[in-house]
Amino acid sequence: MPATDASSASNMRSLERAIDVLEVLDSSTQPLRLSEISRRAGLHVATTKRILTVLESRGRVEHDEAGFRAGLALLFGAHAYLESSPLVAHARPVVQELASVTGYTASLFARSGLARAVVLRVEGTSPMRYVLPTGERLPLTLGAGKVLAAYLEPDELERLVESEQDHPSATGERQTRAELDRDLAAVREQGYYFALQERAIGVGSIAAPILNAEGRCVAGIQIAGRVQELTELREQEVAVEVRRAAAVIAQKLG
Amino acid sequence: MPATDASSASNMRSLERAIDVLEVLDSSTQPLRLSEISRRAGLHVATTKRILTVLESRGRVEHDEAGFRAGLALLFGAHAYLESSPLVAHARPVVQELASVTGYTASLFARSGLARAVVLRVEGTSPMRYVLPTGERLPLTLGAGKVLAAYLEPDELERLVESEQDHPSATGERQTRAELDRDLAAVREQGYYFALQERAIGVGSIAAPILNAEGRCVAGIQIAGRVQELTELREQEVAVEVRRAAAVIAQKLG
DNA sequence: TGACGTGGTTTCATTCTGTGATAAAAACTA
DNA sequence: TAGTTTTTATCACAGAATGAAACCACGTCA
Repeated sequence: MPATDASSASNMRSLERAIDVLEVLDSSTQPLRLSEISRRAGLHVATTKRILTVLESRGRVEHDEAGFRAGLALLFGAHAYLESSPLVAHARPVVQELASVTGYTASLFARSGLARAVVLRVEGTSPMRYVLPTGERLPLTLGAGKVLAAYLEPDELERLVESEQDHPSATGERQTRAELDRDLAAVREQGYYFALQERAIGVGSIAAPILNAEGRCVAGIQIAGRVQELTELREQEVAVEVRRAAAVIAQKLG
Repeated sequence: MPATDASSASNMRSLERAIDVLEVLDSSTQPLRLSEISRRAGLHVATTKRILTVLESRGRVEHDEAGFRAGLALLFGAHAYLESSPLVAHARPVVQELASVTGYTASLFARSGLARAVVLRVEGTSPMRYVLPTGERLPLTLGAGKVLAAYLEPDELERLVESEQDHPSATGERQTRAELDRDLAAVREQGYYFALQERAIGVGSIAAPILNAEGRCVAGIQIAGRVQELTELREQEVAVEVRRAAAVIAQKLG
């Protein structure tokens, strides 16, 4: 993860920078040293330290010999989001239904910046022990992420491909820009995307975008299963269900 | 929730204030209007708005006609915490074990400021549909929270009782300071606490503190079940298991 | 042993950010 | 319509946030 763009001419520099620091910690599962954080965030060490000290005193960062990590207090925010988001409230029964109808693990996900996060997940009948847990930062350029990428503004898409130039798929293949564009176009035409082993090995998924009244993509819904259980044979059949679920949520959102 | 203490003479005022705003949103499941947030956080409206604008542009706050809510990007932090915390890593198998041995729902929780959050939870054999979900902000003065309160510094305890003066228990009873002190002393003497319907109606719990090498309380572990399934008869028996689990985690933490 | 590199902490003068009073513009009420 | 509340916009000033520099604590290597 390269340094976040320090260009932002915000009117609250220190807060922007604190969020830069948080984003660095958010996307690391290992403790990071002060110097490493300042490097990744593109900030002066002194600045980084001041920010970390405040965040730590508020429980949003933890700290030991090994370095700095995300803090316990961050759980509160996630809980509040899941409890208060209308998207989540409307989608929950639909995701549930999709899982039980198809038997696959069903998930709702949404975009945040140039990444996405799984927001809701319901296990299917054959539980997958490959975990795709709530809150993980996932790319937009692989697998189900593409249904979100397909509705980015052109300039956002450009920023995305620049920043993600080196995200090989799970099988090690590297997709060209042309391939990506083709997939995104397919999403817009067919209203769904069928991915095999793009983001995780042995796993396939069928995903559909959720569009609001203005045609903006506000989230995506997907089912996922082991590749051997998710053959092309059922593609059509399952895709219909996924798209139907997406439509129901979209309609509920008004 | 009263206005957070604005006294803090930090060296990063704007960041402190941004966190004040986040805490207001963290502890509300409903959307809040700008003016309401500024009131609760004890900040000027203009200041509050500037902060919210930045947070929203970074996905940490969402916004519609109904007001401001926690944002999707907050999920990333929670995920990072759960993945990177050594406490969580060490405790996970122990919590699992405790749930399967006792048959009750087992949880790990930790303190953040003057509240606590559930960090980990494993359902028992008779799944409880009263949810005590990860990340909810729970009081220290009721139920299992007391095992954390029992090890607060004296001045912290004072601040706690001041701020929580009006937290009646689930059954509507209001505990006196003397009762609280008695319970906290009991925790320190017996090494566990048996709570019946303090925080939630129909529910009881047995909790134990997890103390590190220096005798500081770093977390708590508990089992919870319906009152009719958690009689005094089994208290001793189950308490032994809970304490054992706490000891194992403490030892792993070194 | 001493020179060097790396990572962390502290200090302090300068500057530009963050602040909040004020006011205007919306959004509601009645 | 006028009255009330909430939100947005403006701007001059204070002081908060900044980053250079110096300092400390480690290692490692010659």
